[in-house]
Parts: sequence; C-alpha cells; structure tokens
Amino acid sequence: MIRNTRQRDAIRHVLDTAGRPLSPEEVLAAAQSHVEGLGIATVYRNLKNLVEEGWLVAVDLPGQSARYELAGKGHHHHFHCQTCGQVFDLPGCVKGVDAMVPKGFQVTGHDVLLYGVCRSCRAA
Amino acid sequence: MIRNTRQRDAIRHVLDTAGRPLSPEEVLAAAQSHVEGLGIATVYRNLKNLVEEGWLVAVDLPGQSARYELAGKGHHHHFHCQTCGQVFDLPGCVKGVDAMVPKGFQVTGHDVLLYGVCRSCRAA
DNA sequence: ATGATAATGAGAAAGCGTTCTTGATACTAT
DNA sequence: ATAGTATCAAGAACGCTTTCTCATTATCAT
Repeated sequence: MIRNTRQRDAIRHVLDTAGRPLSPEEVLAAAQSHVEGLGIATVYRNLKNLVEEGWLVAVDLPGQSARYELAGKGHHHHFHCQTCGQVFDLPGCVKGVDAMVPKGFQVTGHDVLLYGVCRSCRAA
Repeated sequence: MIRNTRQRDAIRHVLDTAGRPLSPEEVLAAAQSHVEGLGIATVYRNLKNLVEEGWLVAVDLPGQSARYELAGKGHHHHFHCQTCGQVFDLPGCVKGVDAMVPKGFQVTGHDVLLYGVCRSCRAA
C-alpha cells in the first residue's frame, strides 16, 4: 500500500513545477522549503519510486549525477549550463542523425546535449 | 624526466591502433597481452599523463566511465553499442543544432550520442 | 479513534571508479 | 657499468553518489 506523505507530495510538486530536469540535490533543496528536515534518503527513495511508476524519467548526462523530469514530454533534448550547472529542456530535434551511422549498425535512439551559458548566467 | 617504459609503450600502442575510444578497463585488457602483470593503476596514471600531454582526449558518456581516444581527430560524434558496450567514432555532424537554442543562451559546444547495436553484435 | 504498517530521518554502509602509498624495479644520463 | 630516480605492481584508501538499517513517526482502512 502506497501512502501519500507530505514529503512525497512536496517532491512531486517540486518536479511538477520545475519546468526542467532536476538533480536529487536540487529536489532536496526545493522540497525542504515545503517540508523541514527532509532527508536526502527520502528524496532518493521517492525519485526511485516515481521512476518505477512511470511518472518520472531519468536524464543521464556525462560526468554528472542524473536529473529527473516528468515523463511524457515527447522527444526533446537538453542544454547544460556550465556556469550554474542547471539543465534546460530544448524543444525539437536535429536533422541528419541517421545519416551518420555506418552500414550494419542498428540505431535505437540518440541524445543531443548542448552546453554553454544560460540566459541568467550571461546576464549576471 | 619522462621515461619510456614497456607499460607506457604498450598503452600508447593499444590506443594508437584501436580506432575507437577505449575505456581504462579495455586499455588494461589489451595492454596486458603486451605486458604481463600490468596493473590498472598504471593504466590510469598513463592515461592521465597522456591527456595532460595532449596526446589523448577523454570521451565522457552518460552513466559510463570515460573513454579515451587520440587527440586531433576533428569534430565527430560517437555510437554506443548497448550489447557489447563498445564505443565507435562517427564521422560528420548533424544540422540544426544551433536552431534548438532559446534566445539569450550562449552555446559553446555540443555532443551527439547514438546508441543501438553495432554490426558485430547484430551478426552474432 | 485505533491499530497495522508504510514511510521517514539520520547516520552508517555500500559501490565503483579513481588515486595514493610503499617497497621494488628498470630506465637513462653519465 | 653505475647511480640516481622515474615508474611500477599491489593493495589500501579515497571521494562521491546512492542505498541500507533501524528506531521513530505518520498515514489510512477499519
């Protein structure tokens, strides 16, 4: 039996309103303003549950801990700000992906990651 | 003073002839057939040195330990075989990358990673 | 309201890739 | 050939994210 706790609600709310993929630490920081004393173990526990439920998907990027975002957003890619570390969603995709593949290789998917400096960090 | 040891030569040779990015474990396995008793620490030490010398570059991919390939190969991307775990080079690039970026964002680079099944694994 | 138990917080512990330590080895300038 | 020392192998130790343990708390069916 799954119970709805304040902690679980806070974690869902944070991810639901973020608009971008969040790391476990980002989820912790944001959810702690809703639930005092929230522990990182609870964040990991609930992230894991929510992924298993299919409500979240993990976003892996090189050399970083995974980010989590709402499932069902359709095909898109990500931008990683090298200044603040935040990850942003990018709508759309690129062309010519399949043309890169050598003969005999079977492609099941692809990831595109752009990196640079986000708008907030440029302004600062 | 930098010395040329059998271990160092073997590691360089393995990377020079691989034709694709290798993980530290792959380098270890391949170089051990040239130098018996080679240790993983020696592989890491030399990979680190060779990167600092600019002879190698690290290839980071999500959820994997880094791969290493010869520097100076020009702009290209990678294919990750989900069956054997090997990483392959893909010549060329994709179009429309910059069009994906929201206004105000500054792009300094991008990575494209294709994944699927490589030719050898399909044949098997 | 009550009881059964799912979920929590805090800290310990695990996992894993990577780096350090140490005494021994082997490379190179001389 | 020799001396000086960079490099080595092996295992211990690290750093970091993630998971586990367990006593305590909070949720929900009744």
